[in-house]
Amino acid sequence: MARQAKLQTVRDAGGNPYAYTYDRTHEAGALQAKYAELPVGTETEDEVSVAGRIMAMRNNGMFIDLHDPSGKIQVFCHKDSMNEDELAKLETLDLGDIIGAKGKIRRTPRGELSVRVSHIQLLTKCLLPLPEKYHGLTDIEQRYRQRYVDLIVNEESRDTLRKRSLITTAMRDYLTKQWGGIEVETPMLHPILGGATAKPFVTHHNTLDTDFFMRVAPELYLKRLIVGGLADCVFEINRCFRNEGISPKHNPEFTSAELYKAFTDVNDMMDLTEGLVQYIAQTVFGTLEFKYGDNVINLGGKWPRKSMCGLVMDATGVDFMTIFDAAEARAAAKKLGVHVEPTAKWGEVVAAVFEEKVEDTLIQPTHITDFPLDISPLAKVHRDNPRLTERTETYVNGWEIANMFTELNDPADQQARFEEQVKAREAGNDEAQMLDADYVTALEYGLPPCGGWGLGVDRLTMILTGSPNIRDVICFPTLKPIKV
RNA sequence: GAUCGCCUAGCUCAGCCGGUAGAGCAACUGACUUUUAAUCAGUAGGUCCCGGGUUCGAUCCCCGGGGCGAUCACCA
Repeated sequence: MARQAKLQTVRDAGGNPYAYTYDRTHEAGALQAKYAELPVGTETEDEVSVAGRIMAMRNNGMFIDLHDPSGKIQVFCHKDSMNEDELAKLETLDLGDIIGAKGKIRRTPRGELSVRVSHIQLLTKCLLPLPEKYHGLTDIEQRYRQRYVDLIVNEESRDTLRKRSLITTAMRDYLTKQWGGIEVETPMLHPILGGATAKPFVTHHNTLDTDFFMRVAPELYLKRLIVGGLADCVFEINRCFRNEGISPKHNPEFTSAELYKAFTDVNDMMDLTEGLVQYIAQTVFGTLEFKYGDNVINLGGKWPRKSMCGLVMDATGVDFMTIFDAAEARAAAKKLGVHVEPTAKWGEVVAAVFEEKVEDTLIQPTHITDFPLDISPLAKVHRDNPRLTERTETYVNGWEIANMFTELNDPADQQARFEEQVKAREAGNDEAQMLDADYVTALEYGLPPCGGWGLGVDRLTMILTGSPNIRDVICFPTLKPIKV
């Protein structure tokens, strides 16, 4: 009998193949824990009811593996415990059906905790066959396109996405309790592109007849909240959108955490990065050591803080701090085999050399401090050097996972930096930011000394869960629709 | 966007030199009420990603298209 026919059989017998509810007493995981000590071969008089999806059936339906999100329990359908009507229901069940089962707890002679069923009920018919039980669903495309099927059959997928949820929960706890932050939500639709150097998505509001950019970063709005004194510390964990290439490390929509706290600076933000990541690692995973590919990453202790130019010098022997002329810097880069645009500024050259020669080597957590002014339009000038800013990026596993700075709060300086961005934009750089005059106005009202911080939630999750592709840590990653 | 690779039954995969498609699991029929990827016997199941071309004949060779993956570019 096919699934549709069985569904009809259930209806004909007066049942509902799509039940309204079910009175479940226990989740599978709770039973496994409660009866962990129940000896092999023991029968009990403890009545329970469970509900979940049929993932395997053996011996003509006598043994059913019932899975729910908490775990698995065997359902034992023996004729001595079931009347004829109940036994007949077994005929209508298929792999994948969601059922409820009621009966007494026992542990079989083979050691499997089971419910000796007296009453069984189809709760939701599954009309499509499940992927093969042994190999599961391995086709990577189908796993992402039909995540629901992937989740039904692949424990690792469920585990990774659950871990992600635990990670963001721990993150909220830490930012709220340890840093006194309040979580806020700022616009996704931005009239002006700002907060990061990136290509945007453009969308349109009909009744306003206005184009908006999907935000590339929430930064400028969050700092406006600090200006307003909504709180001394605000944070947001939410989506950003960048219209750029897709890769194992890039999804067009990704989740960033950003935090701003008055009366702190970049040094405090480095403490935040370490404290947060270590807190998450400990509370969610109970360890500070993580395997990723061939690397073992140790998140413990104080992470080294090294200046970008210093690391570039270590790697190449070239001290860019002694080079003041952009042309000279470009020549030095060329000598090192690093390609830079003929118009590249000193800071852009340094960053290019850093990315080429240093980035991949930063497997263990490292704070890269003292970013060049040229590539940091929203960061405050370094208190000791006008060519640098108080900006740090944190690298783990060769990836940038966090970016932080002492926020630029001098409106005149910010105005000038925006104008530089506008010039770059007019010169054809479609990633350059726009002049946000209202943001400058906000700074004119006064942004207190302020540290700001952002972290890539997806990448952190990849590292902590050992996921090789960013899509593994996103429930529904961006895919190209299939054209017919 | 570029290069390389992949796409065969619901799922996991074979398929030789171009001769007209196979297995395991799932399904269906039957046996079996203490199984653990249950077992045993049998049955059925295909737009070989799509569209052209070459050929007597194309899953296979060629061209175009689609989707996915890896690497690169861009970037977080």
